[in-house]
Amino acid sequence: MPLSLDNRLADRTRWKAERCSITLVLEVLSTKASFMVLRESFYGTSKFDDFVMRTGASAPTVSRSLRHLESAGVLARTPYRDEGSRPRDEYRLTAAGEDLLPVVFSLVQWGDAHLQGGAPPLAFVHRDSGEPVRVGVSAGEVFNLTSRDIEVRWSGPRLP
Amino acid sequence: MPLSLDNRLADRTRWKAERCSITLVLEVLSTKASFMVLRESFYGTSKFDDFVMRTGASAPTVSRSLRHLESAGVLARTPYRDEGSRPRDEYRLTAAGEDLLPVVFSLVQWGDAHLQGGAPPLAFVHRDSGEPVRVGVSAGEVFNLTSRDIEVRWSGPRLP
DNA sequence: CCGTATCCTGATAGATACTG
DNA sequence: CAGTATCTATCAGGATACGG
Repeated sequence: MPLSLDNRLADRTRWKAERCSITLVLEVLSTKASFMVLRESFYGTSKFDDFVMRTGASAPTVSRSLRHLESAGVLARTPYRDEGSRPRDEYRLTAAGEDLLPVVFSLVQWGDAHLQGGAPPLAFVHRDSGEPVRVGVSAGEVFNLTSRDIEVRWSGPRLP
Repeated sequence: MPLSLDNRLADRTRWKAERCSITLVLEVLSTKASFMVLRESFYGTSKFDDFVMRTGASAPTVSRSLRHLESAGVLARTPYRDEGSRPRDEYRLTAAGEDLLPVVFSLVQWGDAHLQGGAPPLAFVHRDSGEPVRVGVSAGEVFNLTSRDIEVRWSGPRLP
């Protein structure tokens, strides 16, 4: 069932190609690698090699994605230093990046529902109540959870 | 702020590359054209040439995307016939496709908030109450809307 | 270990031309 | 008008090699 869209809009050809937010967002996020890196950022990954290992992408691809997301203001690169090691960079979500949680979560949710055979490997629950957490559409002020309120649990049969 | 992820998971390298839903979903949706076509489906577009005009993509690209989304179970192709014309095909969201509303909407919402200069061109409101509609994350049984409950309004200064 | 430059291959989009 | 096949250009991704 489609959204109820003003007929005048539907008739105006190509307006969306230039103005629609999706077009703009896809300039930032359309590559698979960028989505993977973003997903890992939400899972807490912040170091270069961890991104490489956990996304399964090559190092150059990760490097490009990190720079691209950084220049888009989704990730921020900050120097850090472990005891006794030389300084490194770490990559953390910015506030704007945090706001992408519904995007990542809704992708996961849809895949869990329609692509995974059987139980999804990860479960997202509210940290305080333990209730399952969902992403969805609603009117009014009902959405107050951020990624820090959410805990991810392994719900599969075993770790691979 | 990252999600709270079980350490055992974070240590298991590459498990997500094969199992994570995002990887699977991106096989279906990762191309820009697929996102565009999907977006138009939610806006009510169902005819081939309308997809071409409104996405701004070329006909072969639209053709490929339609077939790809169809084979993924997101769109269904059904024959129809206008009065006095030969039969055609139309492309409609399946139930699984409908479930992608949070994905599309959250992308639009993020772009509106972070990429559009000033007011976003489209406003999504609850059809009954007129309240603005948002996509977000919450726990428990929150009132969830489907695309048929939502009305899209042009809120820009003028139609292009 | 951290990260990038280079080069090469494969995926993706557009132009063109064609069929019903 | 409603699509699709073919061909080509472009872009994302991996292999390799290299510097910090």
